[in-house]
Amino acid sequence: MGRRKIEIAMVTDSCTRQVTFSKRRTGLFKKANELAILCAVQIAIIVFSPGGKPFSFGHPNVESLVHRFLNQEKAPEEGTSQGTEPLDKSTTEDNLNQQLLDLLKRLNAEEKRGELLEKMVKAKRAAKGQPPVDQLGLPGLGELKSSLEDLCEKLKDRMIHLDVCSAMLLLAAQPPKM
Amino acid sequence: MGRRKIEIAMVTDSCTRQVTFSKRRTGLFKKANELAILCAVQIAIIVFSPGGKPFSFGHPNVESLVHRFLNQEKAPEEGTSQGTEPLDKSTTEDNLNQQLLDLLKRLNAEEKRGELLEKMVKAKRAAKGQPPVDQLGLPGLGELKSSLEDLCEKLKDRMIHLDVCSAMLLLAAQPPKM
DNA sequence: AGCTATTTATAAAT
DNA sequence: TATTTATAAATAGCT
Repeated sequence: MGRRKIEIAMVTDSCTRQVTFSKRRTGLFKKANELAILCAVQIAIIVFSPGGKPFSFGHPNVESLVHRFLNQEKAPEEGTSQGTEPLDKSTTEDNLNQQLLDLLKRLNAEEKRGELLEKMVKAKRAAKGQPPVDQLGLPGLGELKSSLEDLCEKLKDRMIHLDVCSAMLLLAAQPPKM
Repeated sequence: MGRRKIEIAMVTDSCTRQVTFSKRRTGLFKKANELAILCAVQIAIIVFSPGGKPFSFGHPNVESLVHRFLNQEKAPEEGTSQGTEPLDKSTTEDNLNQQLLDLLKRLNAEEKRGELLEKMVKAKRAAKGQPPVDQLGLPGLGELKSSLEDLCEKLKDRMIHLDVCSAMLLLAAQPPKM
């Protein structure tokens, strides 16, 4: 959202990191406030900077939400006397599962986009068939080849990453049933 | 950020409000995750929907931050406070949070992959523009062709791999509630 | 759920 | 540190 796109990895320069922290923290709190008003919900955010300095936002306030959060963990909740079995922890689990599903949805969309692009690459290559290649100059070929090798390298890394992730997810999700 | 600018006031239509809540909550959590990584900070968010349904996000997890927050309230003294060790409390929550973070990482990686592929397409197009013909020796052509075929093989394998992974992930995730 | 037209957030630059 | 500007992201209204 700035002059350039940045990687989501710790900003190395401490000065820049401080600026980023300040700006994004403000932005996050603003978003939280909007969410609270737009959807009539209560929300609390707690942030600890690396130096241990605390920042917080609460609508209506942090304390009540924190206590409510800790409370509902120990005892069932809701005035809609309905839930009997769902225990404290399962509620949290549901939250997280909901989040997981949302992310999975997005992930799949992203993967679809990637696959589409991959098909494009393949299609281009296929279309080339026999003659196109020799239309390339040495410089162009070298550049292309380099790109391809780089791509394969990244793909390999991604595959390993995916293997690890899926394994972890399966291990964590299996226990419940099945 | 949408087709139209909206006033920051409670969305009256409950259906629209529900959709807005879901979208913005996801966006907020994503922003929080980015902040945590970019600036190496710890952050926790707690949200209670009007129906009393709790949603939360924590990096590394909500519990430890909440306790740390309550702790430092009693002792406003800070400055070099840095400690805070892992709480053995909710293992399940930690697992799910871990999954959440992993998925966020994957999402990010996917986005990067998409960009990489887009670059590839551009590179190919650019390379095509250079006509310097028959400056290429047969050995060079053969090598390139070989590279291209190898790449396509890898891409094909990877696509199959992605299908399998996403399928497993979907099966592993429990049906949504909310 | 998935898709854009627009509005916002923000990385760099000032 | 605050303001400005060029871009990247988030998301409101639709389908």
